Amino acid sequence: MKLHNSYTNQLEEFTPIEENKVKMYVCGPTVYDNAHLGHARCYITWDVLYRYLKFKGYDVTYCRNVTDVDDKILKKSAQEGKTPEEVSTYWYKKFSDSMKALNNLKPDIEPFATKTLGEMIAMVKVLIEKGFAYESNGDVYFRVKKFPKYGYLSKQPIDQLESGARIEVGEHKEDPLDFALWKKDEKFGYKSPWGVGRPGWHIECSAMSRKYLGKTLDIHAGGADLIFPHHENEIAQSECANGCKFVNYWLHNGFVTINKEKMSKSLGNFLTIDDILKNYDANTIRFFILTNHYRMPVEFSDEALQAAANGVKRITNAKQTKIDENLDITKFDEYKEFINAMDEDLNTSKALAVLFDLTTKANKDVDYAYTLLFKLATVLGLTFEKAQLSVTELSTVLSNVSKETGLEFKSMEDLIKIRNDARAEKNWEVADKIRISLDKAGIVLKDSKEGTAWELK
RNA sequence: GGCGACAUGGCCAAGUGGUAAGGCAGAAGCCUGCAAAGCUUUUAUCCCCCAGUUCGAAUCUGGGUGUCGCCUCCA
Repeated sequence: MKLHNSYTNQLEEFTPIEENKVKMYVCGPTVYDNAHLGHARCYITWDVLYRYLKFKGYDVTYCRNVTDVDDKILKKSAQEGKTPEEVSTYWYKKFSDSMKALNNLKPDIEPFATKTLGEMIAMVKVLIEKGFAYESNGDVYFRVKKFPKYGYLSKQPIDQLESGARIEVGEHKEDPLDFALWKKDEKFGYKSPWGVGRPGWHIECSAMSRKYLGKTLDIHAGGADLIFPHHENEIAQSECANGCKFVNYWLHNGFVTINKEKMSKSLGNFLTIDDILKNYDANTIRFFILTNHYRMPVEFSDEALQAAANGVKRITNAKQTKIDENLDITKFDEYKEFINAMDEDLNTSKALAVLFDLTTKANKDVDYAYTLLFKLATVLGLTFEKAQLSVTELSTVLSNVSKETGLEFKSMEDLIKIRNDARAEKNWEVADKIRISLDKAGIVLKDSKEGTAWELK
């Protein structure tokens, strides 16, 4: 398969270091607030990559960190009068719930920064020993000028970066370009050879990825906004500390925009995942994200989400047959088209077109179509489970319908029988009264030769 | 200012040299007591503009115009 490597800015054939094994690392969240649609896009995209690599038979180890030591967490804890741990624990739980609600698979490893401090300190020590870093007043900084390849990932000439760099008040850097590996913090810090302090954000990922995946990763992915400085700094730290290549394939996803602007915390123009899930289901959000190529911007709008909801409904409404587990799906042309599409740097838009093709075939009773559709849709994390009403919701609906129609019945089955008896007698008035009343409650009846089925709209 | 992208029908979107996938929305027909779902048909002489290369370009080259992103925490 081919993947677009941000490092070389080229489409490259993917070859893992160890045959059949893939080590992938994705920059995870800083847990201090709700995740929004932008995060959803990022983690859905890499979830699909994870699913697809596994589908292709790779033994994948997916590591996604949790940043639980950070200025923003401290700020929040001060605001709310809670400990940093209470803040990060709470928001990590919220994040996990959101990921689950979006039908993202759990990564194999989710390391916490605070549990990897020893490795971070060890890495900083090595960087100092090798002359790539220096201690200064309780802080430790990385000497950017000692790493000639600095700026390669972000395609930034070093002199340009230099003109934008600044030294904050209280920092004692040799060079404005140098970045912090360790920051003095006597209040919330941890013990280190340089005094009490906290790790810099960048060293966290370098240390966690090395601990769990090794010195060289097959894939490192994240949002395009992390290219500079985060990923640039990770490369510098890891390659200087480890003395070898850090990442073979750098993958970056594009942004979600709203009113043509990047959706982000700082601009305040974001919709949380929870908000969107109130109006649209996980399938819809995934479909919406997956209609665009992962590197392109995707513009949020209710109109677009509604179009996605309608589109995904067509797929999930496909005529279902029993899944044939013994079917060799690889022999079908549609399977090959799907693989070809996904092999082209995850062309999910084309892959979805294959799903629509299979949907039409399933509706036309092509025998293999639904099994193939089901399996391929699962690779994209789409599900065919119909929404269900709880027992109490159902009884509320039934009693409302009873009041509205003046009919007596014990269950939905009873009600349907009353309507079908009415239909048999050509009593359209009663039959329509029932159907219209149920429709108001969001329930649609489907009459067919096999009988009458009901489901949520 | 530096760097990187993108511009295809009403909307979303695929398409890297051979004559415009797919979805949504719209229209017509079939099916249905009426619906819902489904099925069939239908919607770009044309791909931001100009020039060039070529037998041939949405696709390559050059020049414009417009939009966005990164260069500071950010997925």
